[in-house]
Amino acid sequence: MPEAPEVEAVLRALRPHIEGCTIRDACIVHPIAIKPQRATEFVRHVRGQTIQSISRRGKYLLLNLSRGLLVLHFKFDGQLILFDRQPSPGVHVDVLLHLDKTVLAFVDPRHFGRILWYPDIASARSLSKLGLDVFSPSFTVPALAKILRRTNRFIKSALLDQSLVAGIGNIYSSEALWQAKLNPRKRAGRLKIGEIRRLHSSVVAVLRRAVRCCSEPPPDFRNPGWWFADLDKILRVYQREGRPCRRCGSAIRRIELAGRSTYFCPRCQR
DNA sequence: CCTGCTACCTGATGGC
DNA sequence: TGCCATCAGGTAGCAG
Repeated sequence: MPEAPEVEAVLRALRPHIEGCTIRDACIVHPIAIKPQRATEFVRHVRGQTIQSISRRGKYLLLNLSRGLLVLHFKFDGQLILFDRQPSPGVHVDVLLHLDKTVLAFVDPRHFGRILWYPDIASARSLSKLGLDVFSPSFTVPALAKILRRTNRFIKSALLDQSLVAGIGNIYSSEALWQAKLNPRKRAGRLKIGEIRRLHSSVVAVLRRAVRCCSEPPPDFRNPGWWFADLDKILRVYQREGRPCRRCGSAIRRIELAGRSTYFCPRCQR
């Protein structure tokens, strides 16, 4: 559940299940998920702690504990599942948090995701490097203009840089640029104010629509096979190489930018 | 400091 | 069917 809208949808749906619960015990099935931390330390730190609140920063999910916090990142495929007692067989569990009446499982067969404990938020280095959150009220046109002015990279690369703006990933960067009619290879620092205005409202609109799509139906943590349904229905360019642009009919192109697939319409994105 | 490249992992998919 | 190459919604760390 990679980008900010997916994490936001998870946060909203998960909150009633776990807020106020106490972590009775933790079980590290695959230590790689807490790397470079150590299982014994991890368990010692989280055992007995109450999950006071759940929050989000960029693509990170935060479980704020009575002492310290857990910082989760799902990378490509990481997932949360709730079980009544023990995980059902066949589910690739990395870490189990035994709560009062349920078991919260961090699941990631590819082992890219992480769940890390920190004594306080300032100790979480990855969080301190994050730029302005896309869902923050401070994410305004002037704020975006100021951020983009400092770099001359391709606008697509700048949007993906979490230290500039936090929460946009590979799908929604392509989507927002298509919506804003901006070529992904435009230089961030050379965008005109009108282009930045278009980009800003496109980012906001695309992400808001994504949150709605990811929340309806909400993630079903009780079903180990849950994933965001019908996401492709809201996508306008992503993974549409060769198919007609939904605005002008030209063939959508796929290029590599910053090592990532980038989709755009060569005719209406200038 | 800034930027681009690669490693990190496993599973799904498609061509031959 | 089997085998191999390619691709995947991300980030840290390192080299230039």
